[in-house]
Amino acid sequence: MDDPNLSRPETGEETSDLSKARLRAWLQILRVSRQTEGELREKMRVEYDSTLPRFDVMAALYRAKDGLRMSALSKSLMVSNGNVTGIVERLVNEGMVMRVAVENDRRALIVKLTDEGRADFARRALVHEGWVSDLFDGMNAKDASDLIAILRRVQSRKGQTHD
Amino acid sequence: MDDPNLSRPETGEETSDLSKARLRAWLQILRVSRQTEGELREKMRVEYDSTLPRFDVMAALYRAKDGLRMSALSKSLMVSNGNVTGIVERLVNEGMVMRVAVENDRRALIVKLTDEGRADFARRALVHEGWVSDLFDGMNAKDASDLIAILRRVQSRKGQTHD
DNA sequence: CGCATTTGTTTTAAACATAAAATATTTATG
DNA sequence: CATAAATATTTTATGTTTAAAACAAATGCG
Repeated sequence: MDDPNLSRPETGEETSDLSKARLRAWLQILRVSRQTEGELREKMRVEYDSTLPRFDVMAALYRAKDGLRMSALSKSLMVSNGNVTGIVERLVNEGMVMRVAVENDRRALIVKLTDEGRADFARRALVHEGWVSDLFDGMNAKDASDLIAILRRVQSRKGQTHD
Repeated sequence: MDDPNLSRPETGEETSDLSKARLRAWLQILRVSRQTEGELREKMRVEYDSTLPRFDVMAALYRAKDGLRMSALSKSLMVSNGNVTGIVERLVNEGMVMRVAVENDRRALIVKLTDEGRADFARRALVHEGWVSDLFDGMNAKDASDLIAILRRVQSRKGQTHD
């Protein structure tokens, strides 16, 4: 079922070529990710006086036409529960998002886009796609699908019960 | 001075297949990046009662044996200047890092690892590489070099003088 | 020299982010 | 039914992050 040496150096001192290659790959992902996020954040700030986290929340709510519970929202964004509270709070103040009580469960809340929020996001999403495409203009169609395939293989490992 | 149609779809409505593929690639990068960072953060917290940003600072200082100026450090990490101030402050309190005055320039500071910080980081870096390798165990050597090559092409576009 | 500009860093204000505790509500169980 | 356990969310404490302002020191220039 499991081999304790599977991807661990024997001595605990040295590390394999493969593990070094994976580390380099990870650092490169991190570099591109930070760089890209930084440029997108700047554009979001300048063009819309808004932020990436708010855009991400709106994107998730745009896909879920009937809205999402707070917990479903934070799970979908892979951020903590408490985090989403503040971001939604700001979006509510901006009139982009509204909170709706859930029938039969007074603990829960459904969060959804307002009509204005939906219209705004639809416009912004197109522009955002253009920004990403511009930032990634060294990437052709094959690169994109190769990269997605590789990252899917990395990702598939996860969400398993560890141990 | 500026052309509003520069790299924008003609109609402002539709977007190309390539731009959609690039967007998907970016979202996948973001997903893997967040997931991996989250798992590494958790391990860093549990195993070392520390954080990724502190690890990153120590990594940069480990490579630069004679230390770095604050500005060089923040540039190398691609984070803002003010950010590094607080992280270094905590590392100084933990005894991992020390600040040294710069000859002939009383504005600047050199930050470097203490002996303890250097020894600590050397140990942690090996463990960290093992964590990354385990998280990326769906990635073989070819995947790693392919991915790095693709991301380098994306990255090469940047750092140009914008405008 | 005197002073404007630039450079290196920190401080500040606001937002984001997590983990853990607190709160409120629902569900399960004796 | 009473209450223990589980669930959904917010609050709190701490830390990270940025942009912009403030500060200090060095440099350039008349």
